[in-house]
Amino acid sequence: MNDFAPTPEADEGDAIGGASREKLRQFVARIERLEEEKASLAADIKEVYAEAKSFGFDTKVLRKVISIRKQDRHEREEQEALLDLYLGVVGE
Amino acid sequence: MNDFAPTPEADEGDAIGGASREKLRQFVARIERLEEEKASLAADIKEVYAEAKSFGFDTKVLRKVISIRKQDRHEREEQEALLDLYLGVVGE
Amino acid sequence: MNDFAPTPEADEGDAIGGASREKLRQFVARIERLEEEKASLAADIKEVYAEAKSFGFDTKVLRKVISIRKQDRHEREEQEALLDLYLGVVGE
Amino acid sequence: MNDFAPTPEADEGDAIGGASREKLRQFVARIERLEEEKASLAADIKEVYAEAKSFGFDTKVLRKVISIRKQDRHEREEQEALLDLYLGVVGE
DNA sequence: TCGGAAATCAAGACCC
DNA sequence: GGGTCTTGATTTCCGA
Repeated sequence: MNDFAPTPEADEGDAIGGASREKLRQFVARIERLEEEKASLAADIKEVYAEAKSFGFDTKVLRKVISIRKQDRHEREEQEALLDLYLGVVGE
Repeated sequence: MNDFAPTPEADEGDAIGGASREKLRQFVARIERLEEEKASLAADIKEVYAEAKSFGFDTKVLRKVISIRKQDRHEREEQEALLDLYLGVVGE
Repeated sequence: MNDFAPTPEADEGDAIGGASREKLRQFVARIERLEEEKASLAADIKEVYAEAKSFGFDTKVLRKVISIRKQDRHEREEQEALLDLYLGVVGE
Repeated sequence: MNDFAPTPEADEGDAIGGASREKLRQFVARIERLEEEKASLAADIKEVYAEAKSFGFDTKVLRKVISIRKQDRHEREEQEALLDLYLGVVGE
């Protein structure tokens, strides 16, 4: 079954059951709440860059720094994952 | 001068002054902190979609719903901006 | 191999085969032709705004009106897309 | 007077005269028509890039090529304008 | 897992 | 110079 309504129940005039409807409402609310916070953080980040710029820092370079550090972190995590893998193979 | 260091000060062996260096560190830390929170929220959102999916909801539809509601909000803001424009043009 | 040339062929002194070269030329020509027309239309639009202004209309308001109507159209399309999604999910 | 309505006429219940209203409608229609064509061309261009990609060309490089040629054209026009200026100064 | 499609985001151009 | 529009790049996400 490929319904949008998840629960199989008798139609009461709605294409989607009351329970599902409520559940859907909750999902939408949760997502929108999180999106809002995310947007707020994005705005904060922008502000920090602006402040840094007002201190004379080159935001382009600054962004590059952030990005490289992120990559480094990512690499380090991969290294660790690899190490874990090795250790696992050797036997704990 | 094309330095990354913002403040014009005598070189003391460093290409960037101690104060600026400290300030830079702080900016990087603040940005990374905020980015981290943002990434965390993005992960949360993804989770919610996954949960909704496990409840039988079609995530594609759900995403579309979220997107349309967002546009509605945006449109409402634009309408108000237009009204302000009208008032500004007619008034005074 | 990291060539710009798409087809793997023996080098005959050129880094890119004659056929590909010709094809590339055609793509560039087509794009530039379309870009030209687009620029021309942009100029036309600018003219219309100028004319409207000369008739006493506030171009800022006018632009906002155009923008809102565009959003309306877009939103309507999204609604239809959502409907199609619904139908696709429920139906079949 | 800073009205949006361009023509000073007695209010007939509308904030903007019938003639102006009609004129506005026409401006909106013209602009939207042109915008539509422009959007259509933009879509065409996108298609061409997609087609080029399907032929194995790197669209990023292709875009760069287009952009550089555009700059070249622009420079050449400036050179010519400069030449005209010179010639004008020397006297025809 | 890969590739393409889409959203996000900042940079640049351009006009007022 | 301020604001808007456009473009370009990056990232993200889903489906195959």
